[in-house]
Amino acid sequence: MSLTTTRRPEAGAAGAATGASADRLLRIQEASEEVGLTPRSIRYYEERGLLEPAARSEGAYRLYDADDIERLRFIKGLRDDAGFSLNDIGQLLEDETARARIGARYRQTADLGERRSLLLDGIARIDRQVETLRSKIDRLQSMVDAATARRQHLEGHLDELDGKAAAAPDPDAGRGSKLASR
Amino acid sequence: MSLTTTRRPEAGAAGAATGASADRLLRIQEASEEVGLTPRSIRYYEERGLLEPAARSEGAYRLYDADDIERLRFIKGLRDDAGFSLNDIGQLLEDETARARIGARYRQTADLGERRSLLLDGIARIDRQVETLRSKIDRLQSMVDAATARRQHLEGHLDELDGKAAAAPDPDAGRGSKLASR
DNA sequence: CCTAACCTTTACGAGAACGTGAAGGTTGGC
DNA sequence: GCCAACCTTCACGTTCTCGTAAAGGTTAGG
Repeated sequence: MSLTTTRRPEAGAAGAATGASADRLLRIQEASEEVGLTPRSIRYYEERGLLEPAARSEGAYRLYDADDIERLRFIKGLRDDAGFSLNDIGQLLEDETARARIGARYRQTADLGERRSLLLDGIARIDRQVETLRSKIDRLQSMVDAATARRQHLEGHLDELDGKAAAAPDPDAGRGSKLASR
Repeated sequence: MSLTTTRRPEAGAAGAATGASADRLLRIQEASEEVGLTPRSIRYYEERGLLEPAARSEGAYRLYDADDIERLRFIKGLRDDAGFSLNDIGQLLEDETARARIGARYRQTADLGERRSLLLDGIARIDRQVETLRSKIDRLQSMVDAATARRQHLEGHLDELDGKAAAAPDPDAGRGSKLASR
């Protein structure tokens, strides 16, 4: 959906940037529609150093490639789903950026020793990201646990009541108590 | 911790300015230190309609009771740990408020039928809260999963390398791979 | 009764995260 | 070559979430 302007991107495009025949480069408006952000937000993220477009057109238009789009989705996810501040996101992205650089470097070297340390570095960065995310999850989980405890408390009273009030066939029975914990 | 404030049925004490010897009422500064918020934030939350002090002194000082403290902790948790906006929190608190009202009503009625429906209502509200929290957890978890997948990918390459490079005693061995999933 | 510590309301300030023009250049179909 | 649509860089406006005085009341201890 949202195939708005089926703008046929340049074919031969003698642009300075890569041959770029693989993934189309998107202008800011298209990119914004792709990921669900406003152009202004994307520019703002750039201002904040969260990302830079893969290229610029001759007229200085920002051009985004697939990696950029992924990165924007990552940012949006962190912002919307996790509620991280752009500063937090910046931290997580530093690792993400480094990871990308490492990936590129990795594919360029044949030195096994270097490859090995690059891998270790990459893993360490991912671990840091995971740790950040997990600490947030843990805190959320503890809130769920607290709520669940209150729920159990209430259920206790309920059982008590049902016990006293004889065994009436509960019309509301089967109330999904999809508790889970971790 | 976090005993659900086993609220005492409030003996007699019908007057406005009670003798207040049961649970001490805290002034804003004391309350703020208790929960780790600034007085300003607490007043702001009041402005936003997130809570109201249980009472006011003759000189109009805000006086907070145990329930208020619990509510403030709840707000702080939502804000800091979950990253919810005060608007989101307001939504969650509507359920929390109703829960408190229900609790009070519960202790006042002897009608088993009413008690029962009050309990069911309370449980339903808690379930909504849990659902909200859990959906956030799930989204965060999926991000962790994605990161973990990348990590495994890198570890695969690493094993590959270590396989090729013979078995050199890894000085960095024992790199905790505390993965967990859910 | 006096005073220090605390409180009240009111109001202006600030940073984060954008929204919204203004003024002008670029792209691309016709 | 022309025009609409899109883009650029300022630059100021806005909302949210408080911080920080300012100008006074209130409380509790001595």
